[in-house]
This record gives sequence, structure tokens and C-alpha cells, in this order.
Amino acid sequence: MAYRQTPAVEARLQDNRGRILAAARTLVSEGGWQEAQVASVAAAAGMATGTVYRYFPSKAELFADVLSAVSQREVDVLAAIATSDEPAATRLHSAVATFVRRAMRNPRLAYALIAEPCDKEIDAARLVYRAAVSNVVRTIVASGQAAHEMRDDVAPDLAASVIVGGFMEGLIGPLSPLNPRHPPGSGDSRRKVHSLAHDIARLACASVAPVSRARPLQERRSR
Amino acid sequence: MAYRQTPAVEARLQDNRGRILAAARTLVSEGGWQEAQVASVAAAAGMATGTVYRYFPSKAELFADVLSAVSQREVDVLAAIATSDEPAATRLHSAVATFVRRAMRNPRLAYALIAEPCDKEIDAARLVYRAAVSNVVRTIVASGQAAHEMRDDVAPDLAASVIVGGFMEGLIGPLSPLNPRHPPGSGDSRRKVHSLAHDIARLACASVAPVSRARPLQERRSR
DNA sequence: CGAAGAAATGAATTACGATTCATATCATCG
DNA sequence: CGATGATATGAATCGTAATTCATTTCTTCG
Repeated sequence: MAYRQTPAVEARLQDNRGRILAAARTLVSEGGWQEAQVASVAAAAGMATGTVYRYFPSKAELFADVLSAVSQREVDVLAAIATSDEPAATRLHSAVATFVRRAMRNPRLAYALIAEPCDKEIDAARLVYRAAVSNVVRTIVASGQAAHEMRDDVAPDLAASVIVGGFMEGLIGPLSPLNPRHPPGSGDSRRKVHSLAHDIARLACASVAPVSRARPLQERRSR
Repeated sequence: MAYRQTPAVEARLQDNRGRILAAARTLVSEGGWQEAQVASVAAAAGMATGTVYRYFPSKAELFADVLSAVSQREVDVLAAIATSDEPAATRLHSAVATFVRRAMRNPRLAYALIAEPCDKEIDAARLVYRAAVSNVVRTIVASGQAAHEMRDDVAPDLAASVIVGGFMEGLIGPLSPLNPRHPPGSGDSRRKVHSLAHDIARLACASVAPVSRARPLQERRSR
């Protein structure tokens, strides 16, 4: 017996893993999924291709981990908002607007993670993320309904799905074209981002606003 | 010169093209994208693999055409509703509910075309479809705003994106799991489908309902 | 019928990047 | 140092369908 893992080594291994994740994240955020190749990641992390496979069993798992790391942070932010003691509508507005604003801080990355066409396996990982976000929103809606601050004639899961789908789709347009890139540092005219966030959040809130008894139900129509 | 295209031949060619599209559509609607292989399509259409390439330049274009054919029908249906002379809210409700109901008639196909992870190239074609649907919805919203029947403090494009993203996401859950399959013919308890459609449509309508002056803006909370 | 060109065939080729693995290098410790 | 096992390397391999193309079969018309 001439080997037992040293803390120094363990640290290096840990660090390598982090470097791989960071490199992968950077590549995606710069070139989208097109650049997301295992060999490129390895090169960017300063190691050989095969080494990546000592840390991740497959490309799909590697990028699923990237997705999950980035996403978990967002979910945490939303969860914090969701559990604050504001009224439900306020929390919903804040959650949606915050999500939008944060996404707009790195549009290329957000676009890649949310909407850009990518490998089937990676795409599948998005479902988990969406479900997590949807779950936080469901929490808000459910509490709003319990407090009679939100319409309670729709299941909270359904309302949450619709809201999440709505604000994500609303984001895609502004994120996607990768239009005239703004000089780095200006992010995107603060004003525009802010008002986009506000608009999307208003739409989200409106969909579950309490039905005023005064204003008769909109659609009479059946088909 | 000993050849000039005969109408009979032209008809056969045309027919072949149709058979390929039909076979492709059937395969997707039965097995999702997993079954969507050029060789399978050829076999299902009763011809050799290479023949498919005499009609379509690539797999991606073939399936993009399938997508576009199916989608165009839906867009047409929506467009008809959009141009009826009902109030805007009625049209919106009807458009959304109709879309949902129709999608639920063939959940497997709808799921594949709307949400199932698939090839990058095919996924890209979905954007075109979504844009077309969104465009119809935009029309409705814009007219509703013009008639002061819908809130006009959001750009119609944005509202349309949010609405479309919302109802599509709301659909995915019910479509996706491919849960306990219902015996063919029952489609899915009519009642359930109908109420799902109604619920989703209500959420969509609510997001652009006019802001009642009485009830102060959403995130302020009335009291 | 048969020449000429069109269309169909399907086995073989290709493309492409993920994944492997024999080899080299590094870390530990007696 | 040198033995032992861990870790890293990166060129070679693999897997999977899409795509091609030399050959065959069908159509047209003199």
C-alpha cells in the first residue's frame, strides 16, 4: 500500500471539475450550443479530452450539470421572493420581473439555456428546470388563492405552467435574434430591460388577478 | 428526344411526395421523433430510402414540411377565428380553446410537434410555426386594443408571445407524460379536454383583459 | 421494338463528434 | 529512490443514421 488520497489531490480534483463546468458554461454563453463540444471544453479548461470523462460520464451529463447549476441559482432567487411576506400578486410580479431582468444580463446564455435548439438529451434536462421554476410559481399562486387575492377557478399547477411558459416565451424574442450586439458593459439599455420585465410581469399577474364580480366574465362563447 | 413528362407521371410523382409526407406524419404521430428516420419513412411509404431524396433534399426539410403542413392548418383555423366579427376577447378565448382542443385530438403528434426534444434542425423549424401562431394572436390583441376591449399598456407582439408561450406550455403537461393511454376512440374524456381548454383560454384572456380603473394596478394590492 | 432519358433502388459510404483505452505522467510513501 | 497505484493524455475507434451513387427498372416515342 503506497497511496492514500491526500487533501491536496482531492482539492485539485475538485478544482478540475469546477474548471470543466466553468469552461463549458463560458463556451455556451459565448457561442451557444454550437460551441458546446467536449473537445472544446477540454481545451478551454486546459486539459485533454479524455480527462473530462474522468469527471463526467457523458457530454449530456456535463451540460445537464451546467444547466442545473445556473438554473438552481435562479430557482433559489425565485424561491426567496416566493417566501417573502408580501402579498401574492406582489411576489408574483417581483418573481417574474426579476427572472426577466436577470436573464437579460446574459442574453446569449439565457437564450441557449431556455430556447436554443440543442441535443435531444440536453433539451430533456430543460424540463427539470422548467418544472422547478413552475413549482415555485405554483407556490405563489396557491398562496394567493388561499388568501383570496388571486382567482381560484384554475388549478395552481395549470396557472403556473401557463405563467412560466408565457414569460419564457416573452423573453425569447428579446433574447434570441442576437441582434445588433450592444457594446459589452451597456448590457442593454437599462430602461428597455426594465420595462420589458415590468410588462411581462404585468401580463403574468393579470392572468391570475382576482375576477372582479363587477366586470362580467369576458368570453361568453363556447366554440 | 424521346421523353417528355406525361401527366400520368407527374401525377405519380406528386402522389409519391404526398405518400412520403403522410408516412412521415404517421410515424411521428405514433412514435414521436424516435421513429422519425428516413429509412422508416421510406419503408412506410413503400419505397426505397434513396427515393425519398428525390423529393426532399434532407431529412430536416422533409420533417420541416410535415411540421409546416400540420401547422398551417392550425394557423388557418386560428386566422378564421381571428377575423370573425365577435369581440376581441371572445375571439381570443375561442382561438386558444380551439387550439387546445384540436391538439388534444392527437396528443402524441401535438406533443412531438410542440415540445418533444428533437433534432436541432427540426426544432429550428418550430420557431417559424410559433411565429405564425403568435402573429394571429397579435392580430386579435391589436384589434382588441383598438376597440378598447383589451388593455393597451403592453405591445401587442409581446402580449401575443406571452399568450402563445402560455397556452403551449399549459398544454405540454397534459400532452406529455403519455400517461395511461386512453382506449382509442375515447380521445380523452371530453369533459376533461373541454375544461382544460376553457381554463387555459381564460388565463390567456385574463392577461389582456382591460384594466378596471376601479381596481388599482396589480402589484400594489387593493385591500 | 429499341434508343434515350427519367426515376427508383438499397447497399455502401460518409460525416461527425462522442467516447474509449493503451500509454505516459504524477503522487504517495516505505 | 523505486514500487504502486491514481490520474491524465489524445490519437484512434465507434456508433448512428443521413446521404450518395452505380446500377436497374420504367417511360416515352420514333
